[in-house]
Amino acid sequence: MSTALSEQEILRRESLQQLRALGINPYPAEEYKVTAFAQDITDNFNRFPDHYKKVTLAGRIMTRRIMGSASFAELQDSTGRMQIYLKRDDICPGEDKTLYNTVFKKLMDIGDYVGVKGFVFLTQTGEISVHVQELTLLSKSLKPLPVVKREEDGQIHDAFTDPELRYRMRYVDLTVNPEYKQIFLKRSKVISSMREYFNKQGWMEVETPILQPVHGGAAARPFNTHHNTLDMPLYLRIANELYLKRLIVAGFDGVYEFGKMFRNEGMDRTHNPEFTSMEIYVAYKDYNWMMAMVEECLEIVARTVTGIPVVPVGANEINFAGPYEKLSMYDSILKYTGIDVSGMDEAGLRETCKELGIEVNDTMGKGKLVDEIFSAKVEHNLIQPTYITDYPIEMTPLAKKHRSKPGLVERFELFVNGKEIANAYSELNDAIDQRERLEEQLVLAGRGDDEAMAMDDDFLRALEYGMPPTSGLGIGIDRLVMLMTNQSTIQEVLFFPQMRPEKKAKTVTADDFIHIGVPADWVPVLNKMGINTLEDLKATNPNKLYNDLGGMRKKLKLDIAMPSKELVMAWFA
RNA sequence: GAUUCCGUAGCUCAGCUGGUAGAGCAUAACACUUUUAAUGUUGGGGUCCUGGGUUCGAAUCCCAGCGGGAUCACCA
Repeated sequence: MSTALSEQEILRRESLQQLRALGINPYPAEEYKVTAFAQDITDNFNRFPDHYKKVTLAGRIMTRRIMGSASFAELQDSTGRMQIYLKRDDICPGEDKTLYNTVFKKLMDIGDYVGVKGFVFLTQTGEISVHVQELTLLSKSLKPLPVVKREEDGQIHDAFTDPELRYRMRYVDLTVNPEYKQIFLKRSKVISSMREYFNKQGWMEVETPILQPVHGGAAARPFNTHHNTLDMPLYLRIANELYLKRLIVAGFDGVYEFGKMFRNEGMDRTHNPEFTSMEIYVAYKDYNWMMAMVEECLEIVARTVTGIPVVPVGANEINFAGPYEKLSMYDSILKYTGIDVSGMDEAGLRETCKELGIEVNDTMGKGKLVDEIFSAKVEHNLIQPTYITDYPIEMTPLAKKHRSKPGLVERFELFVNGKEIANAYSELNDAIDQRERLEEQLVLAGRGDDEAMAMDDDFLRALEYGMPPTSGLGIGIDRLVMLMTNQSTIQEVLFFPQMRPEKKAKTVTADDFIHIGVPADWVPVLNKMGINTLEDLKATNPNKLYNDLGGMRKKLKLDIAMPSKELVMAWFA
């Protein structure tokens, strides 16, 4: 980020001064009463032309076509774009034509927020437009927006597409690429429709700690932080499962939470360090009940977002109407590899992995090995919503042992389009069993599995007081939204995905340079040479700098006094 | 982490086998009363990502770094 302003930014700042000189406040404080929106006018003007004889809109100027004393411009509000027609003698009825000739034509720019009052009409070419009778500047924009041109046939020119810039400056992205707003509108609908469904069942939305003294409930590396007053380490939660179960112990029948989880792991197109999960726990239910609930819920979500239960995702059409296919973990491996792993011990599994060409290491336990086979051979085949059920006990320390199949737990994961989007158990409520299972995790941790779960004594104490039979479910909201909006990267469904820090955001004022003795005239020259901070200056060779200043003076044809060599050396003192 | 592609004007991008840096849009000036990627004429605007190397000469070739994309791997 350079301290030097571009020519266009300087011009806009000058326009700002001229507006003030004309007595126009570029940033007025008053409420501007909007009575109409672009989308509504576009949709309804032809049927109800009488409703639009007096409208007030507000938004950004996105294009301008000036033709002498008449102009067209496009105003973009939160709902869309509306062409506006400005005629000099209409917005300037008196002798003074400054508002049109100077303010609109010269001092306003693309990106400025304006308000217009007028009436809706049809132009000769048949476009619904607003004939402006009153024009008000609402906010001056100081940086030029990338100009994206769109033709009638949908062709887009000069699109603002660089993902880095789009994600870093989402405000610019959504201004010039408003079609991406749809993703976030749908995201909002996914969450609100789920919330509405849960509330209708009588379940309660709750909030649980994000700062946790023990990071339990999942297997992942946490972010560490520290509380000063208590002088203790805290972790950003990797899951909220154990807190929600405490609330079931407390006597609530159904609790759910939408919230951010934080995992200090890799980033790619399906992982962001912070992500949104929805977890729900319902007392007296089991995982079979939960499967039916998920089917009902996701069908409602899909209908809310797209109108029908079928959602296009890549080359596939995903049908969220239940019931979904159910396949046990072992059966799914049998189905897609022809190998029955159900009776194998750890050594047998390790051998099988080798035969299938799957890399393993010594830290992997039985559960992990099964998971590796599943991930490599089965997962990508599960396109339509499919429940994978009955996982090996070693993988799942918080789920109840299977009612009839030894060695397994009552767990399912829902796979859609080859990816896991939900995970659910009949929750383990046997406090003694739970303690043993967590102790086994400690053994795995001792073997070097840095994802093994930590012991949480308070949670165990809660279970000892008694938790009713309960089924719990977690859904990755970001990945669900990716499905519902047909996006292949998580960054597209997050307003502000995590990015590397922007390079060289440091700014410094000219005063800092002047303070160490640089003549004011020479500061812009230093900036031009890429020296924007005192650190930059100190990092250069003084002799080289002295020579370069002379070179720049010549190159830029500057008519300013060359600083003496002693003076330049003094800057480095 | 691996492979690969990319980094040039405010934006989108050209720039061949090395030889003074280009277009469209945006921007500035003028003209123009229903245009719509408005149009016409005329201007201004560049650390060619950074640092080395090869060369008489590098945006271009080589090396390293930084940043980004894609694919794969890892990651419940």
